[in-house]
Amino acid sequence: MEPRRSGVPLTGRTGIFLSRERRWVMAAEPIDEEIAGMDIAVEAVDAHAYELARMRHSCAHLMAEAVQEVFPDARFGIGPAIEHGFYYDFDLPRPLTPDDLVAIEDRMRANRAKAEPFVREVVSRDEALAIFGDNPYKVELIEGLPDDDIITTYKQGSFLDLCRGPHVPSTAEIGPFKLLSVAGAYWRGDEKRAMLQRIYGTAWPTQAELEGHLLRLEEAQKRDHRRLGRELDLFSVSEEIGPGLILWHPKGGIVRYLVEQFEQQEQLARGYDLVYTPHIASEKIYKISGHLENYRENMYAPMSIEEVDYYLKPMNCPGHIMIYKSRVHSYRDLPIRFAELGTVYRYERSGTLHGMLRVRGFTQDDSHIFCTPEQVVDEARGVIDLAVHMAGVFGYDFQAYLATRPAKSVGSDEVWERATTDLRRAMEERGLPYKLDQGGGAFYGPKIDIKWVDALGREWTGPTIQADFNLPERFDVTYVAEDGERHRVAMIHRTLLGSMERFVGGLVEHYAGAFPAWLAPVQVAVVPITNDQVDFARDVERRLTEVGIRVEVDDSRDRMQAKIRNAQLQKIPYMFVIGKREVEAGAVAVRLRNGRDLGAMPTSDAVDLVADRVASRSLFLDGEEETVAAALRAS
RNA sequence: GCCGACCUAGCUCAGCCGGUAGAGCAGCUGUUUCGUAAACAGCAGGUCGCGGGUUCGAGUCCCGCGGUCGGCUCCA
Repeated sequence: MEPRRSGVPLTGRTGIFLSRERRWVMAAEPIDEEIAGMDIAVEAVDAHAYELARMRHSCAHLMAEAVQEVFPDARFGIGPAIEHGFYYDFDLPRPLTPDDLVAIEDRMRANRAKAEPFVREVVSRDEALAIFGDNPYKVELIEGLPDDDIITTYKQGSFLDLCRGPHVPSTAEIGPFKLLSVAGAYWRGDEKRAMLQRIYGTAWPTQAELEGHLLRLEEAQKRDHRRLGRELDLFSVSEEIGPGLILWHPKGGIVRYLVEQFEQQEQLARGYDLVYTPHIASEKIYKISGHLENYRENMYAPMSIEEVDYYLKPMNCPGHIMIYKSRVHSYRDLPIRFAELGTVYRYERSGTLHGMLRVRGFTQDDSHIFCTPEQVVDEARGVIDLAVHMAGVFGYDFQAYLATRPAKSVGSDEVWERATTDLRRAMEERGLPYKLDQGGGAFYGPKIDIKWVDALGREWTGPTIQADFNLPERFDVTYVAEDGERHRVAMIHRTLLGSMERFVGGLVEHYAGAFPAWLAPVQVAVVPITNDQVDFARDVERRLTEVGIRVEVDDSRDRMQAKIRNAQLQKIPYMFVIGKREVEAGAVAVRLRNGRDLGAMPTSDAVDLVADRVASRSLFLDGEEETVAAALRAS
C-alpha cells in the first residue's frame, strides 16, 4: 500500500513514531497499514520510547474516564501521547477551572488503583458509527478511516473509546502522572472549526522521573527570558509603544551590540559585503516581488506618500536584489554575498506574541547570496561552516533538517530536484548529519534548517539556508556567463542567528542569564569592603576600563555581603573584592559568580584573567570550570 | 484572531460576605564602615489596567475595551 502523505513506509512494522508536530503517533500491533493521514518526519522505533508513549496514551484514556465521570455529557476528541506526556481534547458544557483539574486528577488516581484492564475489541464500521453516533468528532474520525481499515475500540472501566491503541494491559501499569494545564485547541488544528478544551498532563515510569520533569519545568521557568529580562534590566515592552515591539535597555543593548559586532566581523572575514536598505519601500517593489500577493496578511497597512503607497518592509530580499541589479554582473563577480542587519516589521496576531521570541518588529541577520547554479553547493557549505562555528562560540548543540518541497510551491520538478540535491550534498560533504523534514520547505525552494539545542535540550530556530527559484525569475536577476549570454542567477537566502530579538532572548534562557564573560553587560563588580578602599577600587576600575572591560564599582553604603549578593543576583561573572589587605598588597580577591573564591592575586593577574577570557570568548570563567565541563562531557 | 485565566506601589504579592488600600524588596534620608549571597531606623510611593453600569457606597459585582500569561493557529 502506498503511504499517503508520510513518505515513510510503515507497513508491517511495529512501533511508534514522532510526527512533525512532535506528537507520538501510535500504530496498532503490528501495523497492518500506514498511519492514516499522518505526516511522519521522524521515526523512533525503540522499545523504551514505545512503552513510554503507550503508557502515556493509556494515561490520556484514564483522564478521559475521569472527565466522563465529572461531565457525563462530555464529547471526546483525540487524546494522543506527546513528547513528555499526553493530552486529550474535550467538548464540555462549561469551561474547566483549576479545581476541576484537581478533581479529575483525584478520580484518575482512584481509577488507576482499580487496576481496570484495557480491553481491545474489533468492530465493524457500522458498529463503530452506532457506538459513537452521538459524538460528531468520533463519527468524523471513523468516516475518515480507509475502507479496509481495522477499527478497534478500547475500554477500561466505564470508558469506551474509539482507539487504534495500543495500551498497557491495565490501568495499574500507568506510572506517576500530573495534570498540568488547560488550553483551547481547535478541532483537528483548524481555526475555522470548533474550539475544544485540551488538558495537558505528564506521566513517567517512576516518581523520581516525574519529579525530575517537574523540576525541569521549574528550571525552564526560572530561565524565562521575560523574567530575566526584567531582573537583569535587559529589555522591556511597553503597552504605550505597542505590544510585540521591543525596547532594548542598555544592558540588553550591549549584549546585542557584541553579538552583532562578532557576527559582522565573521561575515567580513568570509567575503560578505555589508549593505543597508530602507525601512519602507514603494508598493512597486512588492508588486514585483509578489509580497502583496502572497504575504499581504503579514504586512502593515501602507502609508501614502505623494499618491504612492509605501509599506514597512517585511523582508530584506527585494532591497538586496535591487542592489544586485543596479549594474550588470559578470560570472567573474560571483558569488556576491550581501549581508544586512535588516529590521523588518510583520503583523503577528496578538495571541502569538511572546516576549522577545515572537514580536512584530525585529532585526534579521539577513543575507542573500547571488551565485551561479554550479556554486550553490559550495556556498551552502560555506554557510554551514559559519553556522557550526557560531554554534560553538555560543555553546549550542545543533540539529540539522533538510526541508523538502511542500504541496503548494512554484518551480519545475527538476529545479526542485537539483536544488534539494545541492543542499543535501552540501551537508554530506561537510559531514553534517541531518533529518528529513518532508514537505517543510518554503513555497519558493527547499531549505536547510539548523536548530540550536540549548542547555535544557530545547530546540530553537537557528540558521536557515534557503534556495529561491521565485525571486530571480520575478526580478529577472541575471549574470553574464562565459558564453556572453545572460543566465539566471541562483539565489540563496540565509540567516544565521535568525533575528536579534529571538536570538538574544534564546541566549538569555540558554545561559540562564549568566552570560559568558565576553557578553556579560557588566564583566567585573569591584567591591570595596569599606570606604577606605574606594580610591583603590577606582584605580582598579581605571585599569579594567583601559583594556575595555566593563566594570562597576559598588561604592554604596551596603555591607560587603550585600554588595556580593547584588553582584551575584546580577550574574556578574567576576567580583574583585578589596579590603585593607588587598590595598596593601596591590591585589584583589577574585570571586566568581559560581561562588568560587580564587583568593587574592595581583591586580594585573586578575585583569589578565578577565581580559583573556573575554578575548577568547570563552564559555568558562576560569580554567577549573573548563576542566569540570570537559570531565562532564567525557562521562 | 480563537479558548481560558489573570491585571492592586518599580518588583513579588496580601486585601473576607461590597464599607473607602497593606506588606516585603527596590527607591530616598540618616546612622553604621563591617572579609565572600540581605546592617538598622525613618520617609516617600497607588485615579487598584482603562471606560461604563449596578449600588447609599465598587479594588471587590456586571458589561465593554486594552494588555499579559497558558495553549491553538501562525512564525525569524
